[in-house]
Amino acid sequence: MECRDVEKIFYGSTLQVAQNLLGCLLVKETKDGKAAGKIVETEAYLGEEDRAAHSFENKRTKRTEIMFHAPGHVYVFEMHTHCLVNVVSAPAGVPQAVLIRALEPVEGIDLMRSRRKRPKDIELTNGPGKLTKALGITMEDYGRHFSGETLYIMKGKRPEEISSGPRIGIENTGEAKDYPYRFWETENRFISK
DNA sequence: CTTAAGATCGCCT
DNA sequence: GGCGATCTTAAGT
Repeated sequence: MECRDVEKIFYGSTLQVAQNLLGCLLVKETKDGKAAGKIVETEAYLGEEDRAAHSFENKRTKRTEIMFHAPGHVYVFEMHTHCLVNVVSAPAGVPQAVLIRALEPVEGIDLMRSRRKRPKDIELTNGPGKLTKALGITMEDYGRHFSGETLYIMKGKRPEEISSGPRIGIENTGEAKDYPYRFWETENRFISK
């Protein structure tokens, strides 16, 4: 059994954590079974100085509260009937997080198919709202830690090559829309765009 | 293949 | 009351 050394993933700057997470395994267990995927795409959201972040200017609300907690906590929020999942990535008091945007299915693929009801496997987890549905991640997971019993991250092999570029879907955030805070495993088929 | 629009609801002002 | 860190479907090329 290899040493997991999971905590190391969550430490370092948020931009480092976003890259540390690539290649790691995201696992969710429910009564229906276990589903897991390799993280292949992430986005960093820096709090205070990042207009695209919910926690811009350290805004502390019911929704962003968990981002002020220790690294490795689970930040889930809903938009348009979809859940999006983030990893809290900065020391307590500094509200930053990393959005998980895409996975490569690894385990429980039949379970993902039944949840997603899509013809092509490529569409199971290649987007932030899609992967939460495929794994069964919901608002129930808000505030948990990624070292829990039913939702956790396992250390994996870092990709040989990592690409970066502007984030997706944040057109109305001024300068922030151009920040190269999106990271993905180069040439992986399961990235969202 | 690409583009466009509608769904639909919790959070925040 | 307005607005999304999105997804799906339908129609156009």
